[in-house]
Amino acid sequence: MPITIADVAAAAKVSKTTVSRVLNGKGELDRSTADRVRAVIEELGYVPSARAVNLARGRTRVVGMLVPSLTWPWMGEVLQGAADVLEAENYGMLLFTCNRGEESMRQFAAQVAAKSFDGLLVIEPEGTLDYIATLHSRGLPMVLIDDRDQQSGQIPSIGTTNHLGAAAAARHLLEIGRRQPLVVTGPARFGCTQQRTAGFASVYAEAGLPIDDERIMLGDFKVGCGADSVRQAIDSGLAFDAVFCHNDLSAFGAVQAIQDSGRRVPEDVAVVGFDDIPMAAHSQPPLTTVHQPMREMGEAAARTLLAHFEGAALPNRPTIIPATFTVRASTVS
Amino acid sequence: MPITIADVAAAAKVSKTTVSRVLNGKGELDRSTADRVRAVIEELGYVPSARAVNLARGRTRVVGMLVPSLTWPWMGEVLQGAADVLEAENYGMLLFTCNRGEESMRQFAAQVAAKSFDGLLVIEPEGTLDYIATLHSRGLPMVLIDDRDQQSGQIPSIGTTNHLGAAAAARHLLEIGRRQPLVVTGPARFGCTQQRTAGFASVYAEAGLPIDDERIMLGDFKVGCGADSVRQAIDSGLAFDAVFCHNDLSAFGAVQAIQDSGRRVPEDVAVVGFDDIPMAAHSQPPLTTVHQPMREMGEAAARTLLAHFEGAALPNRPTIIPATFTVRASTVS
DNA sequence: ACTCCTCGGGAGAGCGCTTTCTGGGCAGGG
DNA sequence: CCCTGCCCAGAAAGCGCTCTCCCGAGGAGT
Repeated sequence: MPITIADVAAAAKVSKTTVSRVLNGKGELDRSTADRVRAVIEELGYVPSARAVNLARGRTRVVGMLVPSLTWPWMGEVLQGAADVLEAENYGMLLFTCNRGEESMRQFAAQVAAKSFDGLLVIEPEGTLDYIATLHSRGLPMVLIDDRDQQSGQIPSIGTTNHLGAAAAARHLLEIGRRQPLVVTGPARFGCTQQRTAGFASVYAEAGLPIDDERIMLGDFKVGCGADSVRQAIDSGLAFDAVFCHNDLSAFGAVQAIQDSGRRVPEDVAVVGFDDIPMAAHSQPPLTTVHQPMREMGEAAARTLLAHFEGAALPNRPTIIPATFTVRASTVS
Repeated sequence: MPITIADVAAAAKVSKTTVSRVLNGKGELDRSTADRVRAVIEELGYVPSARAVNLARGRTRVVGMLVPSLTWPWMGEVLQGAADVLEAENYGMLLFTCNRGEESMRQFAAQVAAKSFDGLLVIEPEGTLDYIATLHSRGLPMVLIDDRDQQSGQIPSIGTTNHLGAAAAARHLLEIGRRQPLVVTGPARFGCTQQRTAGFASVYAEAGLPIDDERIMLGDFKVGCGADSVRQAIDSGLAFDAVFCHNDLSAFGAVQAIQDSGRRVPEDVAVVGFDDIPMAAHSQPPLTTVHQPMREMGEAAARTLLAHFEGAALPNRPTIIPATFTVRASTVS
């Protein structure tokens, strides 16, 4: 049988109360008593049962993390960022994915209701914003890691600069003399798609080179759409000397289709991605891309939530961590 | 205030015992009583507190997952595999990484001692095997996801076929007429490195083409080592028509260095990787590689652990899920 | 000498469940 | 008619902590 606080109390000839006080550093304790208790704890190798502490305190020192998928290229970075902060503060991370759709969300909801965790970090699975908002309004502390630049209303969130990031990409392409860019977007319903499209287009427009609608191809963030868009442009005889993709995966697809067509990257066509997933630096050629600070966003989200547990108010304006621009060989040789 | 079992009991005019029985389907209950209680539960939206249930039952319905890092390319797959199984069985996953070295492990140890979870899935962080073995011998149910083909003694584990996988790669290269392969290994201390080297070498040896030691270059599983090894071979005038890398990342590096030297992949040099990380299918050229079933390993590990909770014995022989071989354009055009 | 504090520490009531033990009806058997 | 058993269901004792009271002793103040 595992030893309990009562065993320690008995061995140290004090009450459970005193042991608890030593454990939590509360109340006035005689130096020698405290030392004696500590010695016994050490000797017995006593560790308070998390289960009992959770019940008694009404908190779990665990935060939930809800993500749509664990296999997205940048997900590991976000998780690592959040995990680092949580672990450093001695919090646990309970992971939930939504791989099984409705059923997943139902089970997640049950965990929420059962108060399995004190707060939530969430990368919103598509279509669950209403539900998430409901949880928030019911008082579940949460921070949204907003990868899609959605309007999340009053939910505290961490975002990045999609508009500025895309603008930086446009400026870079203009600087290297590319005047006929193609744009491969993400899904139209995402805020980030709109922001990136707008940011990119505005710079070209300001330069007196507005981008035709036919140069903006609707994508889906997958590899295939990048390749398809490029092929389609070629087939329709559209001339282009650059491709700006709304994420790195589609940029990889674009590079592939460009090279398949006998064109060179970057000499004939420069390619810029978005995200800066770990592979971007190692693709062939290495990909120039807008770096989204996923890890920092994970860290910031975790820190914000923990600060709230300490009494800080949750910010009602999104926290924005700027995206940066990374130049690699897919645009300059 | 959240509603408790007592509220339900009062509203249904029964005892807490009866409510508990309805909740857990234990004991003989009168149909009408049970229905009445269920109706009240529904009406009040009552969900038992996980914290209280955990304490009372002495179990948490949570399994810990310890991993060295969340940013490794194949980690997402393992996690997703494990998460899918756990969630389907209504278990939670508490995630631990070891990003902060000693300190991380200390905190992890505290969680173990505090019995924060019922069992553990672990991808062994290097150098912690002894500690993990200690936990196992102390009775913590666990399953090791053995990515390095280590000898884990009596710890139940899930592994794959490193020797056979590498042999398949060798056979493929022989079939396409490559007689002068280079091998870029993983760290020498890993079991998988030894297995992969042996499996690959044995096939070439059987074919009457034993591989010189100078053709086997020590790598470290990073992109750089693949490039370095290739450059080194070129500099030293070593002729080669194929490169077998012990993981995909180093294969990417190798491809890069080969192309930089003006050689073509696969025409001049065929490249084979190991792992089949998600990017392998999308690299330029797509990478022929040994597919490690990481997701299936994650699933199997979770299933094995859960089966043990249901009373099944943990297997004392490693469960092996075979690696498969995937041919792509880096070896055949 | 008496009251008032302060300080150290104990008793015990929760926290919200599960589970064992107990017991009241009621039908069937002797 | 009484005893056995079987169904149901309640009382209450945990599970292992935290935390609010409360108390006794010793020192300061008057």
